[in-house]
Amino acid sequence: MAKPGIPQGTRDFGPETVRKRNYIFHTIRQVFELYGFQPLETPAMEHLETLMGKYGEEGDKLIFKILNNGLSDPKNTGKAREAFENVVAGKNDKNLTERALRYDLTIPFARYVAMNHGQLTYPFKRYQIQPVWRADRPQRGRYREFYQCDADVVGSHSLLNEVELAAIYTRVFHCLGLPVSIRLNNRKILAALAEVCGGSDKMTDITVAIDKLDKIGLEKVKEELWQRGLSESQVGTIEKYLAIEGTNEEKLASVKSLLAGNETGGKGIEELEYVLNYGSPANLLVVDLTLARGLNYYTGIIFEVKALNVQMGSIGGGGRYDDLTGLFGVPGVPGVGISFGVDRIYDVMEELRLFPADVHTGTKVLFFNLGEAESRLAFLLGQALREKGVAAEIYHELAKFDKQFKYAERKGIRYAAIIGPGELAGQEVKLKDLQTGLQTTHSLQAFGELSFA
RNA sequence: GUGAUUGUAGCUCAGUUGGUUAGAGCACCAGAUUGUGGUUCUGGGGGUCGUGGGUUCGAACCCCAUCAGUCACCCCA
Repeated sequence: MAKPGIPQGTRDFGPETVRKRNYIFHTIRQVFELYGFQPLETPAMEHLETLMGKYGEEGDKLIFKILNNGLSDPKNTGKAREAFENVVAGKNDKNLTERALRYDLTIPFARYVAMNHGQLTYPFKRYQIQPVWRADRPQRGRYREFYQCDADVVGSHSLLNEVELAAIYTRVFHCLGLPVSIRLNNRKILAALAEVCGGSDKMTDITVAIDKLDKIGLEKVKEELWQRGLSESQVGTIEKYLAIEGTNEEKLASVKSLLAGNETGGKGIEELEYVLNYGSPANLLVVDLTLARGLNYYTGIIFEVKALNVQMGSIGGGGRYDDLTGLFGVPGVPGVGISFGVDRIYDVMEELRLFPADVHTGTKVLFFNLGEAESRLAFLLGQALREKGVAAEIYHELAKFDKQFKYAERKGIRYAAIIGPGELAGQEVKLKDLQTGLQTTHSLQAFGELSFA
């Protein structure tokens, strides 16, 4: 028999891990609901053509494709062989693969909006908490199956949405006790920089390069820009742009003068100023002019969240996209959204030991099993506790005391209820608090009145 | 997709001029203790040394291939 295993980049989650993950999910879901977002779920798989071409060249390569069924059917084999040639040549072919696992939640959402745009009430605010899959090579903080928690608003140009989404980030990370910086920038400013540097077609090259500033340093960024065919004066302008620092206000003032007269850039700066000055907790919002973000559908303000005091990629990101549903034949529906990377948030919280101790609590009371008649009484008392919503267990078989104690201890059960022959005869229950070591004796009635809060 | 690194008991790891029967800690099981856990003591079970070849009288150790994990790049949550 083959050794049991699971695919690269996937994980099993044990009981304790699931409890901690649920704690994060509940926190996020609660805040989404507080801001009026409604839940949505979409299928794990989509038509391949729904996903292709939406994430850039690199993104497309990371989409998990699903092999069609029925390829061995004689009437399909000819087409399948032809299709295979296409696939090894780097193309897609419907005769071999026409479905794929979802790569993110935003594109499936756009597809959903395009399919249902007649019935939706706008602005439509939805949240979605589901796994996504990417065929990346796994490493720290990177998995092939991971959860995203997205909140998006479509059908509204208002910057109030950006303000609220920033507030959601702030609130969620405050609730989790996780210190973060929420960085924001505007694609319009990056577009303006590209224009000023003589080529809006170079925007992707420029943003990809400057996004790496804090990782590889100024010299390497300049080198990369050179290699991508920018002139010396163009690189010079970008160098000035990258040199901008100070408070949010100072940064925006400097950009304003650098991009003076550029209409797109002015608009982008105005939008950032609007959001920053809306009375949101500006101490967490940091303007980061080097922030670019890879997904190429963003057109306005973009967000990225980094955890402080820990080495980890971004734990959240998002931004405004002006015409996502246009890709699916429904033009003119603007949107803006954010995403939480639960798996990375989990890793960071684990590393910083931020999970509260009480996320583990499952069973509250363990009834010892000390005989047939004794366990029957224990079962009755246990049922009464369950009626009250107190999680209770009866040890599954007659066993030695220390075995039953050890079971309770390992499962983190706080109370042991002991009913042996003596207690049965006296119609009482001994209750031991395993945390304090204190043991008390109760009549059956008194036991029934305990709250175990 | 590119590059590096690791693979020995359930877990964490020792194990060199290649040499008997491959070790430790933790965990597990049993007993000391037939109704009071966490400590301690004693004993016990458990390993095709990732897999497949090769070199050698002899391989956990050297060589080749392969698989798997980890990390970095790319990209990203």
